[in-house]
Amino acid sequence: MANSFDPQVQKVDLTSKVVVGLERLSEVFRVLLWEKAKDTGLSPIQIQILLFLSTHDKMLANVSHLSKEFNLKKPTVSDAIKALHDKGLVLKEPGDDGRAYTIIPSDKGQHMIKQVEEFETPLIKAISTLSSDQKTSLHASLSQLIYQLNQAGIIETQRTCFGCSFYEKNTKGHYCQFIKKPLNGGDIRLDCDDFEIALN
Amino acid sequence: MANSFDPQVQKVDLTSKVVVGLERLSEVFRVLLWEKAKDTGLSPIQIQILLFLSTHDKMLANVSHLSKEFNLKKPTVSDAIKALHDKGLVLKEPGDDGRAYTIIPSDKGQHMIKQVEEFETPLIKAISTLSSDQKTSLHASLSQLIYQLNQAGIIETQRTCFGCSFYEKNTKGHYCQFIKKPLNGGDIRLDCDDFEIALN
DNA sequence: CCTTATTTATTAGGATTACTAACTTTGAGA
DNA sequence: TCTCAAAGTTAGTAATCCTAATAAATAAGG
Repeated sequence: MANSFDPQVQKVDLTSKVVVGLERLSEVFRVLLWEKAKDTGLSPIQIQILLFLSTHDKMLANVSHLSKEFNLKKPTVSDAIKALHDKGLVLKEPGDDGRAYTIIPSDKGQHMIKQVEEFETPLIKAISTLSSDQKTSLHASLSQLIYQLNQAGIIETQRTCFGCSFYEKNTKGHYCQFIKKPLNGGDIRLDCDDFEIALN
Repeated sequence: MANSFDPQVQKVDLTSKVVVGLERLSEVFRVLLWEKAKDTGLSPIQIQILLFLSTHDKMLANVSHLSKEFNLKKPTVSDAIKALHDKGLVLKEPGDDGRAYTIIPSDKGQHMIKQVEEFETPLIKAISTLSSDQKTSLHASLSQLIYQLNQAGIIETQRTCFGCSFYEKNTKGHYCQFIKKPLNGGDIRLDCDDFEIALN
Protein backbone atom coordinates (compact mmCIF):
# COMPACT_ATOMS: atom_id res chain seq x y z
CA MET A 1 0.00 0.00 0.00
CA ALA A 2 1.44 3.36 -1.00
CA ASN A 3 2.21 6.08 1.44
CA SER A 4 -0.64 8.42 0.70
CA PHE A 5 0.38 11.19 3.06
CA ASP A 6 0.65 14.39 1.09
CA PRO A 7 0.10 17.79 2.71
CA GLN A 8 -0.99 19.28 -0.61
CA VAL A 9 -3.74 16.77 -1.14
CA GLN A 10 -4.82 16.99 2.47
CA LYS A 11 -5.58 20.68 2.26
CA VAL A 12 -7.76 20.14 -0.77
CA ASP A 13 -9.59 17.31 0.94
CA LEU A 14 -10.36 19.05 4.22
CA THR A 15 -14.01 19.42 3.25
CA SER A 16 -14.50 15.72 2.72
CA LYS A 17 -12.56 15.01 5.90
CA VAL A 18 -15.03 17.16 7.77
CA VAL A 19 -17.83 15.14 6.19
CA VAL A 20 -16.26 11.93 7.47
CA GLY A 21 -15.97 13.44 10.94
CA LEU A 22 -19.57 14.56 11.00
CA GLU A 23 -20.68 11.17 9.76
CA ARG A 24 -18.86 9.46 12.61
CA LEU A 25 -20.34 11.82 15.16
CA SER A 26 -23.82 11.33 13.78
CA GLU A 27 -23.50 7.67 14.76
CA VAL A 28 -22.91 8.70 18.35
CA PHE A 29 -26.50 9.78 18.85
CA ARG A 30 -27.87 6.57 17.39
CA VAL A 31 -25.56 4.48 19.56
CA LEU A 32 -26.22 6.42 22.77
CA LEU A 33 -29.97 6.51 22.22
CA TRP A 34 -30.12 2.80 21.48
CA GLU A 35 -28.18 2.05 24.65
CA LYS A 36 -30.50 4.11 26.79
CA ALA A 37 -33.50 2.62 25.01
CA LYS A 38 -32.46 -0.87 26.04
CA ASP A 39 -32.09 0.24 29.65
CA THR A 40 -35.46 1.89 29.91
CA GLY A 41 -37.73 -0.07 27.61
CA LEU A 42 -38.39 3.06 25.58
CA SER A 43 -37.54 3.57 21.93
CA PRO A 44 -35.03 6.19 20.76
CA ILE A 45 -37.69 8.47 19.35
CA GLN A 46 -39.73 8.17 22.54
CA ILE A 47 -36.69 9.27 24.54
CA GLN A 48 -36.11 12.23 22.26
CA ILE A 49 -39.70 13.37 22.60
CA LEU A 50 -39.66 13.04 26.39
CA LEU A 51 -36.47 15.10 26.60
CA PHE A 52 -37.93 17.72 24.31
CA LEU A 53 -40.89 18.08 26.68
CA SER A 54 -38.60 18.68 29.63
CA THR A 55 -36.88 21.65 28.03
CA HIS A 56 -39.54 23.31 25.89
CA ASP A 57 -42.83 25.09 26.22
CA LYS A 58 -45.78 22.73 26.03
CA MET A 59 -47.31 24.73 23.20
CA LEU A 60 -44.61 23.21 21.00
CA ALA A 61 -45.52 19.68 22.04
CA ASN A 62 -47.95 18.56 19.36
CA VAL A 63 -47.62 16.10 16.52
CA SER A 64 -47.11 18.67 13.78
CA HIS A 65 -44.40 20.58 15.54
CA LEU A 66 -42.54 17.54 16.79
CA SER A 67 -42.47 16.02 13.34
CA LYS A 68 -40.78 19.15 12.00
CA GLU A 69 -38.48 19.28 15.00
CA PHE A 70 -37.15 15.79 14.34
CA ASN A 71 -37.55 15.82 10.55
CA LEU A 72 -39.95 12.90 10.70
CA LYS A 73 -43.39 12.40 9.18
CA LYS A 74 -46.45 12.85 11.32
CA PRO A 75 -47.50 9.19 11.52
CA THR A 76 -44.07 8.32 12.90
CA VAL A 77 -44.43 10.88 15.67
CA SER A 78 -48.06 9.99 16.24
CA ASP A 79 -47.10 6.36 16.84
CA ALA A 80 -44.36 7.31 19.27
CA ILE A 81 -46.70 9.57 21.23
CA LYS A 82 -49.29 6.84 21.36
CA ALA A 83 -46.68 4.49 22.82
CA LEU A 84 -45.70 7.09 25.44
CA HIS A 85 -49.35 7.63 26.27
CA ASP A 86 -50.03 3.90 26.57
CA LYS A 87 -47.10 3.64 28.97
CA GLY A 88 -48.61 6.42 31.07
CA LEU A 89 -45.64 8.73 30.59
CA VAL A 90 -47.48 11.63 28.96
CA LEU A 91 -50.91 13.22 29.21
CA LYS A 92 -52.84 14.62 26.27
CA GLU A 93 -54.18 18.12 26.76
CA PRO A 94 -56.74 19.42 24.29
CA GLY A 95 -56.18 22.98 23.17
CA ASP A 96 -58.15 25.72 21.44
CA ASP A 97 -57.88 23.88 18.16
CA GLY A 98 -60.24 20.93 18.37
CA ARG A 99 -58.10 18.83 16.07
CA ALA A 100 -54.83 19.26 17.93
CA TYR A 101 -53.62 18.54 21.43
CA THR A 102 -50.41 19.03 23.34
CA ILE A 103 -48.66 16.47 25.48
CA ILE A 104 -47.16 16.99 28.92
CA PRO A 105 -45.17 14.54 31.01
CA SER A 106 -47.07 12.73 33.75
CA ASP A 107 -45.49 12.24 37.18
CA LYS A 108 -44.24 8.91 35.92
CA GLY A 109 -42.96 10.71 32.82
CA GLN A 110 -41.07 13.27 34.91
CA HIS A 111 -39.40 10.42 36.73
CA MET A 112 -38.46 8.77 33.45
CA ILE A 113 -37.01 12.03 32.12
CA LYS A 114 -34.52 12.03 34.98
CA GLN A 115 -33.45 8.55 33.97
CA VAL A 116 -32.97 9.29 30.29
CA GLU A 117 -31.56 12.78 30.32
CA GLU A 118 -28.05 11.52 30.99
CA PHE A 119 -27.93 9.67 27.69
CA GLU A 120 -25.77 12.36 26.16
CA THR A 121 -23.40 12.59 29.14
CA PRO A 122 -20.53 10.93 27.24
CA LEU A 123 -20.89 13.48 24.49
CA ILE A 124 -20.94 16.36 26.96
CA LYS A 125 -17.82 14.99 28.61
CA ALA A 126 -16.11 14.82 25.24
CA ILE A 127 -17.07 18.38 24.40
CA SER A 128 -15.82 19.54 27.78
CA THR A 129 -12.30 18.60 26.75
CA LEU A 130 -12.37 21.28 24.06
CA SER A 131 -10.94 24.69 24.88
CA SER A 132 -13.27 27.63 25.20
CA ASP A 133 -12.05 28.98 21.87
CA GLN A 134 -12.55 25.64 20.17
CA LYS A 135 -16.10 25.43 21.50
CA THR A 136 -16.86 28.93 20.31
CA SER A 137 -15.51 28.19 16.86
CA LEU A 138 -17.25 24.81 16.72
CA HIS A 139 -20.56 26.33 17.68
CA ALA A 140 -20.21 29.03 15.04
CA SER A 141 -19.38 26.49 12.36
CA LEU A 142 -22.25 24.20 13.32
CA SER A 143 -24.64 27.14 13.31
CA GLN A 144 -23.57 28.11 9.84
CA LEU A 145 -23.83 24.56 8.53
CA ILE A 146 -27.32 24.23 9.94
CA TYR A 147 -28.30 27.55 8.40
CA GLN A 148 -26.99 26.50 4.99
CA LEU A 149 -28.69 23.11 5.16
CA ASN A 150 -31.93 24.74 6.19
CA GLN A 151 -31.69 27.15 3.27
CA ALA A 152 -31.08 24.22 0.95
CA GLY A 153 -34.30 22.63 2.22
CA ILE A 154 -32.55 19.60 3.68
CA ILE A 155 -33.59 20.02 7.29
CA GLU A 156 -36.31 21.89 9.10
CA THR A 157 -35.07 24.22 11.79
CA GLN A 158 -37.21 25.59 14.54
CA ARG A 159 -36.29 28.49 16.74
CA THR A 160 -32.90 29.25 15.26
CA CYS A 161 -31.85 32.89 15.10
CA PHE A 162 -31.51 32.50 11.35
CA GLY A 163 -35.18 31.68 10.92
CA CYS A 164 -36.42 34.23 13.43
CA SER A 165 -38.15 37.40 12.32
CA PHE A 166 -36.01 39.37 14.78
CA TYR A 167 -32.87 38.23 13.02
CA GLU A 168 -30.99 40.50 10.67
CA LYS A 169 -27.76 40.09 8.78
CA ASN A 170 -26.09 43.40 8.12
CA THR A 171 -22.66 44.46 6.95
CA LYS A 172 -21.25 44.07 10.45
CA GLY A 173 -22.62 40.57 10.90
CA HIS A 174 -25.58 39.05 12.76
CA TYR A 175 -28.03 41.20 14.68
CA CYS A 176 -31.09 40.50 16.85
CA GLN A 177 -33.88 43.10 16.81
CA PHE A 178 -35.44 41.58 19.92
CA ILE A 179 -32.54 42.24 22.25
CA LYS A 180 -31.27 45.03 20.00
CA LYS A 181 -27.78 43.66 20.04
CA PRO A 182 -25.28 42.17 17.61
CA LEU A 183 -24.91 38.42 17.78
CA ASN A 184 -21.32 37.27 17.96
CA GLY A 185 -20.11 33.69 17.76
CA GLY A 186 -21.73 31.86 20.65
CA ASP A 187 -24.65 34.28 20.80
CA ILE A 188 -26.31 32.65 17.80
CA ARG A 189 -29.06 30.42 19.11
CA LEU A 190 -30.07 27.10 17.67
CA ASP A 191 -32.99 26.74 20.05
CA CYS A 192 -34.20 30.16 21.19
CA ASP A 193 -37.05 30.37 23.69
CA ASP A 194 -37.97 33.81 22.42
CA PHE A 195 -38.40 32.62 18.88
CA GLU A 196 -42.12 32.06 19.29
CA ILE A 197 -42.63 35.68 20.23
CA ALA A 198 -41.09 36.62 16.93
CA LEU A 199 -43.84 34.76 15.13
CA ASN A 200 -46.59 36.94 16.63
CA MET B 1 -42.47 34.42 27.87
CA ALA B 2 -39.47 35.96 29.58
CA ASN B 3 -36.53 37.38 27.76
CA SER B 4 -34.04 34.63 28.36
CA PHE B 5 -31.10 36.26 26.63
CA ASP B 6 -28.26 36.51 29.08
CA PRO B 7 -24.64 36.59 27.96
CA GLN B 8 -23.48 35.10 31.25
CA VAL B 9 -25.70 32.08 30.97
CA GLN B 10 -24.88 31.65 27.30
CA LYS B 11 -21.17 31.20 27.98
CA VAL B 12 -21.88 28.55 30.57
CA ASP B 13 -24.23 26.72 28.22
CA LEU B 14 -21.99 26.64 25.15
CA THR B 15 -21.34 22.93 25.65
CA SER B 16 -25.00 22.03 25.56
CA LYS B 17 -25.49 24.35 22.60
CA VAL B 18 -22.85 22.40 20.75
CA VAL B 19 -24.72 19.21 21.63
CA VAL B 20 -27.88 20.66 20.10
CA GLY B 21 -25.97 21.61 16.97
CA LEU B 22 -24.44 18.18 16.59
CA GLU B 23 -27.83 16.59 17.15
CA ARG B 24 -29.32 18.64 14.34
CA LEU B 25 -26.49 17.81 12.00
CA SER B 26 -26.76 14.13 12.80
CA GLU B 27 -30.25 14.24 11.33
CA VAL B 28 -28.82 15.45 8.04
CA PHE B 29 -27.28 12.10 7.24
CA ARG B 30 -30.49 10.24 7.99
CA VAL B 31 -32.52 12.64 5.86
CA LEU B 32 -30.09 12.65 2.94
CA LEU B 33 -29.65 8.88 3.00
CA TRP B 34 -33.38 8.29 3.12
CA GLU B 35 -33.91 10.60 0.18
CA LYS B 36 -31.32 8.82 -1.91
CA ALA B 37 -32.70 5.46 -0.79
CA LYS B 38 -36.12 6.30 -2.18
CA ASP B 39 -34.58 7.31 -5.51
CA THR B 40 -32.53 4.19 -5.95
CA GLY B 41 -34.51 1.43 -4.29
CA LEU B 42 -31.63 0.78 -1.94
CA SER B 43 -31.70 1.11 1.82
CA PRO B 44 -29.58 3.63 3.72
CA ILE B 45 -27.21 1.03 5.07
CA GLN B 46 -26.83 -0.52 1.62
CA ILE B 47 -25.84 2.89 0.24
CA GLN B 48 -23.31 3.40 3.01
CA ILE B 49 -21.72 0.03 2.35
CA LEU B 50 -21.55 0.62 -1.41
CA LEU B 51 -19.87 3.98 -0.86
CA PHE B 52 -17.42 2.43 1.56
CA LEU B 53 -16.41 -0.06 -1.11
CA SER B 54 -15.69 2.71 -3.59
CA THR B 55 -13.18 4.43 -1.35
CA HIS B 56 -11.52 1.65 0.63
CA ASP B 57 -9.34 -1.36 0.11
CA LYS B 58 -11.34 -4.52 -0.45
CA MET B 59 -9.56 -6.27 2.39
CA LEU B 60 -11.67 -4.09 4.70
CA ALA B 61 -14.90 -5.17 3.03
CA ASN B 62 -16.06 -8.07 5.15
CA VAL B 63 -18.89 -8.45 7.62
CA SER B 64 -16.79 -8.12 10.75
CA HIS B 65 -15.00 -5.00 9.68
CA LEU B 66 -18.05 -3.27 8.27
CA SER B 67 -20.02 -3.90 11.44
CA LYS B 68 -17.32 -2.13 13.44
CA GLU B 69 -17.07 0.61 10.83
CA PHE B 70 -20.75 1.47 11.16
CA ASN B 71 -21.18 0.51 14.81
CA LEU B 72 -23.73 -2.14 13.93
CA LYS B 73 -23.98 -5.80 14.86
CA LYS B 74 -22.92 -8.45 12.40
CA PRO B 75 -26.37 -9.77 11.51
CA THR B 76 -27.44 -6.27 10.51
CA VAL B 77 -24.53 -5.97 8.12
CA SER B 78 -24.91 -9.54 6.94
CA ASP B 79 -28.51 -8.85 5.95
CA ALA B 80 -27.57 -5.68 4.09
CA ILE B 81 -24.82 -7.45 2.17
CA LYS B 82 -27.21 -10.25 1.30
CA ALA B 83 -29.61 -7.67 -0.13
CA LEU B 84 -26.83 -6.07 -2.17
CA HIS B 85 -25.76 -9.49 -3.41
CA ASP B 86 -29.32 -10.46 -4.34
CA LYS B 87 -29.59 -7.22 -6.32
CA GLY B 88 -26.40 -8.12 -8.18
CA LEU B 89 -24.53 -5.07 -6.96
CA VAL B 90 -21.69 -6.84 -5.19
CA LEU B 91 -19.71 -10.02 -5.68
CA LYS B 92 -18.48 -12.23 -2.84
CA GLU B 93 -14.81 -13.13 -3.02
CA PRO B 94 -13.53 -15.92 -0.77
CA GLY B 95 -10.22 -15.18 0.91
CA ASP B 96 -7.52 -17.13 2.69
CA ASP B 97 -9.79 -17.54 5.68
CA GLY B 98 -12.39 -20.10 4.71
CA ARG B 99 -14.95 -18.56 7.02
CA ALA B 100 -14.71 -15.03 5.70
CA TYR B 101 -15.13 -13.36 2.35
CA THR B 102 -14.80 -9.86 1.00
CA ILE B 103 -17.23 -8.06 -1.23
CA ILE B 104 -16.46 -6.02 -4.31
CA PRO B 105 -18.84 -3.95 -6.45
CA SER B 106 -20.01 -5.60 -9.65
CA ASP B 107 -20.23 -3.58 -12.89
CA LYS B 108 -23.82 -2.85 -11.98
CA GLY B 109 -22.61 -1.89 -8.51
CA GLN B 110 -20.05 0.53 -9.91
CA HIS B 111 -22.80 2.16 -11.89
CA MET B 112 -24.96 2.44 -8.79
CA ILE B 113 -22.11 3.96 -6.81
CA LYS B 114 -22.01 6.84 -9.28
CA GLN B 115 -25.70 7.41 -8.67
CA VAL B 116 -25.51 7.41 -4.88
CA GLU B 117 -22.22 9.12 -4.21
CA GLU B 118 -23.77 12.55 -4.57
CA PHE B 119 -26.04 12.01 -1.60
CA GLU B 120 -23.83 14.16 0.58
CA THR B 121 -23.48 16.96 -1.97
CA PRO B 122 -25.72 19.36 0.02
CA LEU B 123 -23.53 18.83 3.05
CA ILE B 124 -20.36 19.41 1.05
CA LYS B 125 -21.83 22.60 -0.34
CA ALA B 126 -22.66 23.77 3.17
CA ILE B 127 -19.15 23.03 4.41
CA SER B 128 -17.69 24.88 1.43
CA THR B 129 -19.17 28.09 2.78
CA LEU B 130 -16.87 27.87 5.81
CA SER B 131 -13.57 29.72 5.72
CA SER B 132 -10.36 27.75 5.53
CA ASP B 133 -9.63 28.57 9.17
CA GLN B 134 -13.09 27.50 10.25
CA LYS B 135 -12.71 24.20 8.43
CA THR B 136 -9.34 23.58 10.03
CA SER B 137 -10.69 24.32 13.47
CA LEU B 138 -13.84 22.27 12.85
CA HIS B 139 -11.84 19.30 11.70
CA ALA B 140 -9.57 19.49 14.73
CA SER B 141 -12.55 19.67 17.09
CA LEU B 142 -14.34 16.78 15.41
CA SER B 143 -11.17 14.68 15.54
CA GLN B 144 -10.81 15.32 19.23
CA LEU B 145 -14.45 14.52 19.95
CA ILE B 146 -14.20 11.27 18.05
CA TYR B 147 -11.03 10.40 19.90
CA GLN B 148 -12.67 11.08 23.27
CA LEU B 149 -15.78 9.11 22.37
CA ASN B 150 -13.68 6.22 21.17
CA GLN B 151 -11.72 6.26 24.43
CA ALA B 152 -15.01 6.23 26.32
CA GLY B 153 -16.04 3.11 24.43
CA ILE B 154 -19.02 4.76 22.76
CA ILE B 155 -17.97 4.30 19.16
CA GLU B 156 -15.57 2.10 17.30
CA THR B 157 -13.07 3.94 15.19
CA GLN B 158 -11.13 2.39 12.40
CA ARG B 159 -8.08 3.91 10.79
CA THR B 160 -7.90 7.08 12.85
CA CYS B 161 -4.45 8.40 13.72
CA PHE B 162 -5.40 8.12 17.38
CA GLY B 163 -5.90 4.38 17.17
CA CYS B 164 -2.88 3.76 14.93
CA SER B 165 0.27 2.16 16.28
CA PHE B 166 2.31 4.82 14.47
CA TYR B 167 0.58 7.55 16.45
CA GLU B 168 2.26 9.23 19.37
CA LYS B 169 1.24 12.07 21.58
CA ASN B 170 4.21 13.91 22.99
CA THR B 171 4.70 17.19 24.79
CA LYS B 172 4.68 19.09 21.50
CA GLY B 173 1.45 17.51 20.29
CA HIS B 174 0.54 14.74 17.84
CA TYR B 175 3.21 12.79 15.97
CA CYS B 176 3.16 10.05 13.31
CA GLN B 177 6.01 7.54 13.38
CA PHE B 178 5.14 6.33 9.88
CA ILE B 179 5.82 9.61 8.12
CA LYS B 180 8.09 10.74 10.94
CA LYS B 181 6.37 14.07 11.16
CA PRO B 182 4.29 16.03 13.65
CA LEU B 183 0.59 16.10 12.92
CA ASN B 184 -0.94 19.55 13.05
CA GLY B 185 -4.60 20.41 12.83
CA GLY B 186 -5.82 19.12 9.48
CA ASP B 187 -3.10 16.46 9.33
CA ILE B 188 -4.95 14.24 11.78
CA ARG B 189 -6.66 11.54 9.77
CA LEU B 190 -10.02 10.03 10.55
CA ASP B 191 -9.71 7.48 7.77
CA CYS B 192 -6.06 6.76 7.03
CA ASP B 193 -5.19 4.36 4.22
CA ASP B 194 -1.89 3.57 5.88
CA PHE B 195 -3.50 2.49 9.09
CA GLU B 196 -3.54 -1.17 8.08
CA ILE B 197 0.21 -1.17 7.65
CA ALA B 198 0.48 -0.09 11.22
CA LEU B 199 -1.27 -3.25 12.30
CA ASN B 200 1.39 -5.50 10.74
C1' DC C 1 -74.22 30.63 5.42
C1' DC C 2 -72.24 27.36 2.44
C1' DT C 3 -68.72 25.34 -0.17
C1' DT C 4 -64.03 24.25 -0.77
C1' DA C 5 -59.47 23.78 0.66
C1' DT C 6 -56.26 23.16 4.24
C1' DT C 7 -54.64 21.42 8.53
C1' DT C 8 -54.47 18.04 12.37
C1' DA C 9 -54.06 13.66 13.62
C1' DT C 10 -54.91 8.75 12.99
C1' DT C 11 -55.13 4.12 10.83
C1' DA C 12 -53.38 0.56 7.86
C1' DG C 13 -49.81 -1.61 5.45
C1' DG C 14 -45.16 -2.35 4.18
C1' DA C 15 -40.03 -2.21 3.73
C1' DT C 16 -36.08 -1.36 6.55
C1' DT C 17 -33.35 -1.18 10.73
C1' DA C 18 -31.22 -3.48 14.20
C1' DC C 19 -31.13 -6.21 17.99
C1' DT C 20 -30.41 -11.02 20.73
C1' DA C 21 -29.83 -15.86 20.76
C1' DA C 22 -28.60 -19.93 18.72
C1' DC C 23 -26.17 -22.18 15.17
C1' DT C 24 -22.55 -23.89 11.52
C1' DT C 25 -18.17 -23.78 9.85
C1' DT C 26 -13.44 -22.76 10.07
C1' DG C 27 -9.19 -21.44 12.37
C1' DA C 28 -5.83 -21.18 16.23
C1' DG C 29 -3.58 -22.76 20.30
C1' DA C 30 -2.48 -26.00 24.11
C1' DT D 1 -6.61 -33.98 19.20
C1' DC D 2 -9.37 -31.20 21.86
C1' DT D 3 -10.97 -26.95 23.05
C1' DC D 4 -11.95 -22.32 22.42
C1' DA D 5 -12.47 -18.39 19.59
C1' DA D 6 -13.92 -16.09 15.39
C1' DA D 7 -16.67 -15.41 10.90
C1' DG D 8 -20.83 -15.50 9.23
C1' DT D 9 -25.80 -16.99 8.95
C1' DT D 10 -30.51 -17.93 10.45
C1' DA D 11 -34.62 -17.05 13.10
C1' DG D 12 -37.38 -14.23 15.71
C1' DT D 13 -38.68 -9.78 17.52
C1' DA D 14 -39.19 -4.91 18.27
C1' DA D 15 -38.64 -0.42 16.41
C1' DT D 16 -38.08 2.86 12.58
C1' DC D 17 -40.14 5.32 9.14
C1' DC D 18 -42.37 5.75 5.12
C1' DT D 19 -46.80 6.33 1.82
C1' DA D 20 -51.65 6.40 1.13
C1' DA D 21 -56.08 6.88 2.67
C1' DT D 22 -59.20 8.54 6.17
C1' DA D 23 -61.93 11.45 9.61
C1' DA D 24 -62.56 15.66 11.78
C1' DA D 25 -61.94 20.58 12.56
C1' DT D 26 -60.56 24.95 10.90
C1' DA D 27 -59.93 28.66 7.44
C1' DA D 28 -61.03 31.17 3.36
C1' DG D 29 -63.98 32.92 -0.20
C1' DG D 30 -68.17 33.91 -2.28
